[in-house]
Amino acid sequence: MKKYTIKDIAKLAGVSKGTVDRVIHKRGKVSKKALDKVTKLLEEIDYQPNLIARSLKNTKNYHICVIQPNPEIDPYWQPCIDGVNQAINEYKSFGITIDSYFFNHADTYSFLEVNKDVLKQQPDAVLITPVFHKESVEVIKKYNANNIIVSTINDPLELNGITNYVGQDLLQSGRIAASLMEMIVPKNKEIIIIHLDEVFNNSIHMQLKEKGFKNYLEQVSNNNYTLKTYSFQQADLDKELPNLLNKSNNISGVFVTTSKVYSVAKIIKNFTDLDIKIIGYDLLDENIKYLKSNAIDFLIHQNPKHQSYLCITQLAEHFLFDKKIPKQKLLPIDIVNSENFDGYTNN
Amino acid sequence: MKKYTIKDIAKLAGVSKGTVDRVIHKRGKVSKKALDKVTKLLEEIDYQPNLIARSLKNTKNYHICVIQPNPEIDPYWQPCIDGVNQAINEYKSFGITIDSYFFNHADTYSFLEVNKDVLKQQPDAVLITPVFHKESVEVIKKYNANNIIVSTINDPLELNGITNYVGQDLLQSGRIAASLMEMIVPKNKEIIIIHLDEVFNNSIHMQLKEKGFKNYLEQVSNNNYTLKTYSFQQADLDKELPNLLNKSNNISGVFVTTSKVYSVAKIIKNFTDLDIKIIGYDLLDENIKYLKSNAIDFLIHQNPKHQSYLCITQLAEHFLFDKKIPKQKLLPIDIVNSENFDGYTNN
DNA sequence: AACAATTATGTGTTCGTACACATTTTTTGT
DNA sequence: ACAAAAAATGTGTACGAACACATAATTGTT
Repeated sequence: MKKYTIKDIAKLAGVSKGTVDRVIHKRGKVSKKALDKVTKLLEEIDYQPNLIARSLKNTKNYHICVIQPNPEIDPYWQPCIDGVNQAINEYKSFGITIDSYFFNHADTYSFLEVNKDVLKQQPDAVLITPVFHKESVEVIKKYNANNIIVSTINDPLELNGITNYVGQDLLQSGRIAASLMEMIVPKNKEIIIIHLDEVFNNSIHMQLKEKGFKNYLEQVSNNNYTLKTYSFQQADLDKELPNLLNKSNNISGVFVTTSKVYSVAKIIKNFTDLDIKIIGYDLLDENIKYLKSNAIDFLIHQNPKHQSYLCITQLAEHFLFDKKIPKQKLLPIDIVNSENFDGYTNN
Repeated sequence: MKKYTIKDIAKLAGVSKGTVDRVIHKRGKVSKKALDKVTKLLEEIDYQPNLIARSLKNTKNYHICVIQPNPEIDPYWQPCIDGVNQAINEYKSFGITIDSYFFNHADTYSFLEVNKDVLKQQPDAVLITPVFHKESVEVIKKYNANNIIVSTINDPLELNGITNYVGQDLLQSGRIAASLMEMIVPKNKEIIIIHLDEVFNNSIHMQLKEKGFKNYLEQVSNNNYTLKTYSFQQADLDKELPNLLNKSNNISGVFVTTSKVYSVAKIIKNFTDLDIKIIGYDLLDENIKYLKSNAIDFLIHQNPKHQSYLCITQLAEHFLFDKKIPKQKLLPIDIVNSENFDGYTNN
């Protein structure tokens, strides 16, 4: 399969490469005759421009800023950095520079401050994790006004000003947790949902997970379980959870909607006479530890590393090769147990 | 962050770009003085060659041949084509052409014939699915003798002449099946392993899966189950399996080591008085159907699409940007149930 | 010291595309 | 019919790296 170049087409059409160029880029100033001839030829041979040559010509330097919670405060976000770093390595030779900015995921003010800094930089794109719903809407408007591309990961946010979202279907994620719970918890038992350590109202992901979880149990499992929901700050968990367990001896399943599930497992494993199944989120080292010892039964993997990596990839290929960015990319929701976690942590 | 070019470095070092070029490529014929100066400079500014420019210069056309079982005979292999097609689309503008060749996965002769054809083509690389152990070893030697890169997917094969393997850890895959089985099948029941439709001795993947399955139940589950193994051709299944079920009324779990699990589910669902859990492989439409209706409990996803796509990606980036190809890439082993299959089929 | 042989260094072209600029052809107005 | 304006077409150069080739500097030989 021969590769045709602009020069080849020019010769075949009996015109100059300048004319072919004008046709390809619709710059006008071409006679109808020449336009028809070249257009037809382009179609016939299915001309594919050499993207490498094109990219070389456009030797701009693109700048992407990543804004995410500080992984030193919440280790869930560490893989995000790993994904970003992988992308940096991959694209540094292509004229794409990426800077990371961190905020405190429990402090909306720090989020706003960091975004202010980034805005000053006037990058070509920002990749943000909109964990705070209200504040995110606010800053995204500013980026839009400055013609800065806004990519989001991890937390879905319905907003026109967002170019793309890479993450999961969080409602479905809750359903999956419920389907697993149903398999391992006997009927007529009590299952509790625990939201840990985040402000429920401003955090859409916990709401969606809870909704999905209940949704499944209602529709598929015909309400065979007693369901209760609790929101705790981690500091209070040590008192509150034992209280709950002592009060009701019917609790057989716990669904934790965040990566802090290890702190729940830690408490429950001391109640050795109870058989309580635990399902939670994310492959933190601490969680894996309890997964291995079967104190946690399933973890749902949100794949933050792949989220950030993929999102940057989409931006980079857009800048370099003019690929269009899909509005939404939903990653598979991985079910992880003590036997298959390895494949998800080792890359 | 400024991007330095060879020209920049030449100017900074007070030499010509030719000299810088010779230093970078160690072509010799450079005075010690110039060498030291340029080397130091290269280190200082951490020179990264512009891979796009480099790639443009080497405007070779690379040719990859993909050899896989005909998906019209076994639909498991269809996603493989999808992955290849995705890669074709992605790389056709970069001067990489990919051709697909099919053989009958039940006919070693057709495999050898196809490989003979491909060898004549003298491609730069072949991507093969070594489903036949013995014959694969044979053809790989020939490719090696012709300096053709050999990539493998799906079936592991210990051999020096192989450049890389993209696939799964099949022993672990069996263990995962066992761990799930243990969760949903009560103790002291009988579990049977069924190998379907392939010649066991020449097919390493079924052996590994069985070994892993048994391995887990022995080590972790202390042989709480009665285990039996059967090898059937699909044609005989309709007689043999009902026989088995009628004889023993203790069978509560079936592990099918291939994608043909739907044909087992089809038979078992007629035995409405039995509660038999089924675990098998791969997201064939037919399998998904039974998964949705909970006739199949879990499927293990081998992700053939991603296998082929990723493998070609590795080859392409090697040819285009001189990236080194990792000897082995083990994909995560996805656990799929009726709630999360969607994320794996929709991309 | 003169010249060849060797070694070091510099120059120019190519890859395919994009775009600025130069040149030619056609159209318009008088 | 002819100049001027407008439209169409052609030409040349840059992007950054790679490499062939030309030229310059050094070394060795008599």
